[in-house]
Amino acid sequence: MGDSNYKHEEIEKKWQKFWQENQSFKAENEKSGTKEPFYVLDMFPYPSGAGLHVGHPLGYIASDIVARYKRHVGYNVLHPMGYDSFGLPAEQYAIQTGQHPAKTTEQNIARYREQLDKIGFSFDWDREVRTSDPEYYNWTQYIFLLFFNSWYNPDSNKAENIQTLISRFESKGSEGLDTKNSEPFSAQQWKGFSEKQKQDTLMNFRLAYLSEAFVNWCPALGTVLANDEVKDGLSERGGYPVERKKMKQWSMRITAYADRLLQDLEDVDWNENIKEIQRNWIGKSEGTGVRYHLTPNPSPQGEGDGWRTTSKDVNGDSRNEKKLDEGNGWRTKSEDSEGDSYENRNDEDNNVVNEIDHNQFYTTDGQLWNILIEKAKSMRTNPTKAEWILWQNIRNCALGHKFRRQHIIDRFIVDFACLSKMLVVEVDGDIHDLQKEEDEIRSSILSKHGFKVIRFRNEEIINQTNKVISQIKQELESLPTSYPNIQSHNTRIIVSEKKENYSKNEINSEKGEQNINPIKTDNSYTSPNTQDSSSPTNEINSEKGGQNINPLKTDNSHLTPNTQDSSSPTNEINLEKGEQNINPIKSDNSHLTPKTQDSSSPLSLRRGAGGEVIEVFTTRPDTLFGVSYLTLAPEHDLVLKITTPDRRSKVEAYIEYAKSRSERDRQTEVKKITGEFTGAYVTHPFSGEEIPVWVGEYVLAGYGTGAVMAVPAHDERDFAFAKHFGLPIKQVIEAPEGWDINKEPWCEKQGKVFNSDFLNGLEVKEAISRMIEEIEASYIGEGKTNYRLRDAVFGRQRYWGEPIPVYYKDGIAYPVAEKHLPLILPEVDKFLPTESGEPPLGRAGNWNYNPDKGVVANGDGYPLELTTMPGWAGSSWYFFRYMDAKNPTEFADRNALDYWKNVDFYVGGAEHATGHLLYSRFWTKFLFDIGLVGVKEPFKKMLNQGMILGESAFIYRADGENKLLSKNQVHNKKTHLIRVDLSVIDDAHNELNIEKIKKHPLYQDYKDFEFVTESNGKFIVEREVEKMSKSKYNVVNPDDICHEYGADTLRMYEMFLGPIEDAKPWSTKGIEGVYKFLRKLWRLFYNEQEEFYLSEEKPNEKEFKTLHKTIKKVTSDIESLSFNTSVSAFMICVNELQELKCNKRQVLEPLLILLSPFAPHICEELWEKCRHHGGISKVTWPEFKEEYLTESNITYPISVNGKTRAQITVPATAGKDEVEKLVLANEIVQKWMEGKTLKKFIFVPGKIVNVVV
RNA sequence: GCCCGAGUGGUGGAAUGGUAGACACGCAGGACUUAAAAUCCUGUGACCUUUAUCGGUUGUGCGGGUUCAAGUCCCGCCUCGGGUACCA
Repeated sequence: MGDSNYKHEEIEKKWQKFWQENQSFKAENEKSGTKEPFYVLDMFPYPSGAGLHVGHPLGYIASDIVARYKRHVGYNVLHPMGYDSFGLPAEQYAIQTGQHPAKTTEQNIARYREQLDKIGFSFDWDREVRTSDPEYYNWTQYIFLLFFNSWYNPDSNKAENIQTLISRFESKGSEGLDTKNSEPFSAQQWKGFSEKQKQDTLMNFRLAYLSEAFVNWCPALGTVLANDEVKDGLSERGGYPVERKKMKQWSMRITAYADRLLQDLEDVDWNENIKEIQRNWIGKSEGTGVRYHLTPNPSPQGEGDGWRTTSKDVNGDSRNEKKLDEGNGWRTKSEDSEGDSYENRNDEDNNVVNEIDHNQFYTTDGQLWNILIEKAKSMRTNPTKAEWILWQNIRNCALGHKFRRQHIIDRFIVDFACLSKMLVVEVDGDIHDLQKEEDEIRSSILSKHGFKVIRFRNEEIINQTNKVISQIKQELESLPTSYPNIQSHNTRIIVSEKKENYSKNEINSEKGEQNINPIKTDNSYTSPNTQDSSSPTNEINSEKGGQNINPLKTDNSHLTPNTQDSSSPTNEINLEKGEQNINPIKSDNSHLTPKTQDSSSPLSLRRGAGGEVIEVFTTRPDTLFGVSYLTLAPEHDLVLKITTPDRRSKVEAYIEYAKSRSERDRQTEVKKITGEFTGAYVTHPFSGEEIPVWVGEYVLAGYGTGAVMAVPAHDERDFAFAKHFGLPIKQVIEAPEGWDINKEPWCEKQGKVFNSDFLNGLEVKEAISRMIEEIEASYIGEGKTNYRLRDAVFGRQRYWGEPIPVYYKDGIAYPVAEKHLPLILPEVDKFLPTESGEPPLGRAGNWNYNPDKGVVANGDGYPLELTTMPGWAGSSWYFFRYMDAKNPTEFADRNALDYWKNVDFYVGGAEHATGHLLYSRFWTKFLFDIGLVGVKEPFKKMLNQGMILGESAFIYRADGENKLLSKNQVHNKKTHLIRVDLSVIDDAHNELNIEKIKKHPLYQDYKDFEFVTESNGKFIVEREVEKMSKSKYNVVNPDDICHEYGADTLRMYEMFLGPIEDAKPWSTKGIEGVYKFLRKLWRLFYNEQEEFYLSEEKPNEKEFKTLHKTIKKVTSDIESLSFNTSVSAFMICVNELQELKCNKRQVLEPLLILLSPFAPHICEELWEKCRHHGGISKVTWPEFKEEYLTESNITYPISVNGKTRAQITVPATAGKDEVEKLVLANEIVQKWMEGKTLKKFIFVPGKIVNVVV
């Protein structure tokens, strides 16, 4: 009989055809009988030009085993496959060869399909999808539009249609929402907004939105590069310089989902380590923001270490504190008349003030901003009656616009300011009659800043409130709305409405250093005599004379050590004589920042000396007193604004340098410490110390606020930086005995706090919460939760991706109408950026949009978006499309979605943990929120297959000689390695086939070389494990294996290689064993006459035991995804049956069913030979019966002191005492116990006996 | 750097805290054969001892620890792989 040999190729073709013709694996979208649905999904393959290599099928085989197993145990199984067919490699290839990526993609897919078919997967090919197919990306674009038309409502904690946001704006303005980069606004204001203003505002809320983000820009290539396309600041392709550049980009607001993405990890059955990777990626951290105010003057101590302490005498204690007017409870306007704006201090009669001013001037100039703020707060808590009345009428957008009270503008505290209308309302006390001139100057300065100032008198407000209000209203309406790019933290501090008693904040400085206690200064301000703690007098003098007092101008370079502190007025005036500039801010810029001066954003107008605020986020507020410097990311907006002139060139050079550095490098090269001192200082919010501000590349712009407060004593990176630049290390947390804080930072979150004023004596944990309380109470910051997760960039400057369905009218982005989807990817002449640096779609001639007609020729409509979607767009939702893959009217029918729900079992690589697996979860949650799907998570259970690596082969060539050396013939010769293709070696024996290499076209250069072999005549190659890749000539193609050994062998061998989750190099060594196993199995069904023969006899005990042992092992192994051990179990089973010469139907048929998920073709064939029809794939799984495994005797290993010495066989029912007796009587045991006494007898029933002596 | 994972014979790997190395490859020896292939049988971590048995010692990346008992648990390292935000 000719078929007694196992002919894999013939059999496999036959059954692949059978499955296809009978639609054996077609899934039905409805409940059929008692079958439950089960959805098995594979990682979406990208069809690369190299074809499928042996690493790809690893996961597919595992999932196929599960899918086939689930069919046997009675499920309706959905097991689809398709292609993630947009992507960079095809585009790269297109650029190089000019071939259209659609064409190469088509070819690659055809090849993938052919390869996949050969392996015998049970896919339902009717449901195939391709992301590059317009019928598919129609729905990707549709979902994009849903994102675009949605916002995240923090109140309902879910995504909602943008219409609900618009209604909300119409009824209550921006109240209750973080307006991000723009000012809060009222409902009336919203209604008055222009279309552009409205759209810009909505853009801050849309879940798909345009924003600025940093990218790797390569000017020479005119494109943006991925981090791995950049090596050492140069593009991998071409070697051109690459820089970090801010660019307008489409993004997805995944951060809105950060907390839910974190929380819902609890509900999925994934590996703990993948969950951990996602948790870390989301990076939730609890901490607090802390705002540091720039000192108004550059700190003068100039060069050197950039460190200075506030050592000058403050005399703060000498200030008299004047009580509030006790009569009526209101602060009187006259009381603060000199305090709220320093021009008032130009009171020549007030010598005392002047004198104090001088004194203060030398001491506290660095505190001005701080003092103003504290002053403002104090005034807020103690309003005059008129102020109070007015405030009640204008607060909470009562007039349709947000007002702030006691707001700092320039160096004034104005009474009320509406920033969106640039209107200032001042309330004049009696004293203002006496100083009209000063008021005019003040108004003039404010108007230079773009503010309109209107004034009311106390009694006007008190007696004619309504008239005043309507006057203000009129002013508001007449003024245009402005959108100052205000950093919200800059103003928030003034806006805060908390009524706190500050007295608890009293801070005493340590070590006799002077402490500027902002809180105390508050009170001191109420005293006319002592209030003038900063430099105003001198300022006013100069202003009167038309001098520009520009404290920032006080270059360090001008200063001698003796006059270092002084923004000394004398110097100023001399320097500025004759300049006649009364706008200190403008002159700041003109002087300090020639390059940015023209960037006259409203912010820069409003920025006063010291007005800048650096906000940091810290998780260790307990170490606040240990801060010795701040570090800004080189990209931080403030860097150039605060840098002093003498530092400018260095800082600029540093920023340039940092641009050339990738984020990866900046994080990795931790030993390379770089940075520059900006020359600027901030004031410590509690100690009042001046703290230098540095720039350092170790701070990344995208993390937190892009600024850190450095505590070298308790943070590794800060420590390294401080050591490198000689900055002070101030320990504030107790380290263990003997810990040298100057050698190593103490970073553990434990220990007692010291040197920290009110935190002294607290444990770290207590100190953290206490400090947050203090920070909040003092308006220095707010406790908050920070996420490391950043919004996901959703646009790429590439051709081969889904077009983003957006067009631009008057510079505003509008969605393409749904009826015009899909927006088909246009044809272009080249797949390169345009000459002007636009993305490739800029080359398309028909790429305009008419809202009625759809896509039209350029010039006939509005320009369409030119960037395309990233690779992860199409793969973020494909699992839903498979449920109803051909639906032409919906992305999937709701009944199908509800039937399949989510993926029951997903197999994918752990390398996607922070990409695909997170984005898919994000999109699923979004689709859930807007009611399109009924599940919150895409993948219930997941298996992460490890990567299969390649084993590259090399031969040695002797340098300068025409000789190739076998591995052990190199000796001490100088050689270099030549990569060789795996086709010219014997993989199992690492032996080079010299004849083959001489004929191989790649190696014609070497055909006449001398091949120096080993003494046995073999030429051995060098091997090295690398990623499997075409360019490394180490790709092993599954086709070759299928041809030689068959798909069943390939399937089982890939499973046999080891645990599916481990990465491992591919090696064909060992495949023989699996092949041999299948042939052995085949022969069990044939008799000695080589005829197919099964005995109908009842199996004996041993045969049943072998079978049921295997049923048990294989079933539990599949359930626990341990496929390698089930292959071993099959081998053991077949070996045993062969030894038993078992050919009984009752044993062999169940075995075929067990094996069929692993090796389906051979099992189908034998099953058919067993006279069954209709295929094995849906036959019921064999039932395991415990009774066949029960043993009457147990053999115990006996160890003495933990080492196995003997064995003993006892009845299974034997108890401890019985066993102990037998064991102690054992000859070998006695030998080992000789002369020793029994200490303990350990008996683990069914397991082991341990005798301890 | 940071986060996650992995290190066990010549090789892939097995082992609910309970006889380390199952199963397979490779290698060696043998059977069958004119021969080869195929197939079957035996041996195979290292070291020591022995004619051979019988034995013994040691052994799961390195250094410590917990336990009657550690590849497995804990602490500190080393090496390799994956991810690190535009590769998929």
